[in-house]
Amino acid sequence: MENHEHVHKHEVQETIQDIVRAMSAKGWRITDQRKKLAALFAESPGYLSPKDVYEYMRASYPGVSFDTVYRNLRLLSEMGVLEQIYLNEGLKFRARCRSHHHHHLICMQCEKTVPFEFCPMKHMSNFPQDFQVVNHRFDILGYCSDCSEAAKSGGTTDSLVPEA
Amino acid sequence: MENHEHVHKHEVQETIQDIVRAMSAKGWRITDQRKKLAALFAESPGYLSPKDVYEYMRASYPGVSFDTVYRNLRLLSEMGVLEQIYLNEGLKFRARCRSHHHHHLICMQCEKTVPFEFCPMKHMSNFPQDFQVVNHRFDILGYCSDCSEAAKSGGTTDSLVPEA
DNA sequence: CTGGCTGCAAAGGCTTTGCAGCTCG
DNA sequence: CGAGCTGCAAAGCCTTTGCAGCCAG
Repeated sequence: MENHEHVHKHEVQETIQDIVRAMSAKGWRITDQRKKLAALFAESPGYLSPKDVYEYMRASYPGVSFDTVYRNLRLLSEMGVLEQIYLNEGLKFRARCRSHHHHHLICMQCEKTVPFEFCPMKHMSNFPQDFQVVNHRFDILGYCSDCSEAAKSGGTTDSLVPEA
Repeated sequence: MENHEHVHKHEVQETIQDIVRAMSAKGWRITDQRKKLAALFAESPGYLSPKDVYEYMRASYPGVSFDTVYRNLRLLSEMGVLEQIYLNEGLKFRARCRSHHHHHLICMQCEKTVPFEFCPMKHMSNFPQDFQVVNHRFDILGYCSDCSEAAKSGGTTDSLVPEA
């Protein structure tokens, strides 16, 4: 456990450094605020809304403004450091996984993610010849163990996974 | 070809009727505008933005307002007649496929869709036991034959499909 | 008839932009 | 120091809401 935490902290530090390096490489300034932002995304296990980010930043920088948060989210997204997804009626952000290609289970309640290795693209062939594939998205939505109890009372309007 | 078109028109009529019936079953009034809306989604091969819908409706009903378009899109979505997806920086709508479960190739340019049968959920097992799966999304993005020429000049900022 | 639908107008969120001053490098 | 970052304020979408009149059923 102790060792696991140590490893985790090490990875977080790595990720922070990666993000900071990426910004630096683009010639952007490394302000304290941006370091804090890098730390937030390195630590966060799931998706964050602009509001989440704003709240978090405000804890350290009471005068922070929403527009700066948006500006930096945008910049980091355009850099490819963050990835966006539309979830629970809003745009959310998380650090793009840089290790290798994979997909996620996403908790619809707390928006935490769990990676898994299966990629459907490896199992598909026979695309229409005239369709030029560029990208794909595959997410599995549901409730994590922490949230599945609470979820039994109220669900969403989205359709369930059909069996056939 | 002639026969194919005939079949297509027949299907469109079916879909319109389905949508109208669904509205009627919920006790909603079948106004001319809503019939037109049903026809639009029955005919449309891809995703439509609220603006697209507004433009189309305005052709027949010059006085139509954006709020009515939104109201009806919302109602039809809540009914499950339409499905929403976040695409090209905006929320889009299309008639939910009622036939059977499948996924789509989506053209990032014109937002047309092509269905295919492969569903990754049938090939997956070994979910973390404590994650309660509710839903999934799997879309393949790219360019259809009509758009792939134009796309060679300018792409998007999204990542390509990694090979590993 | 009458409850629901519509257009109008206005408000509400979320996000972006212009600007002046401050700060990193 | 100078370009870039920040906060402030304001504007710009996109979407929703309140209201009075109209229309389908």
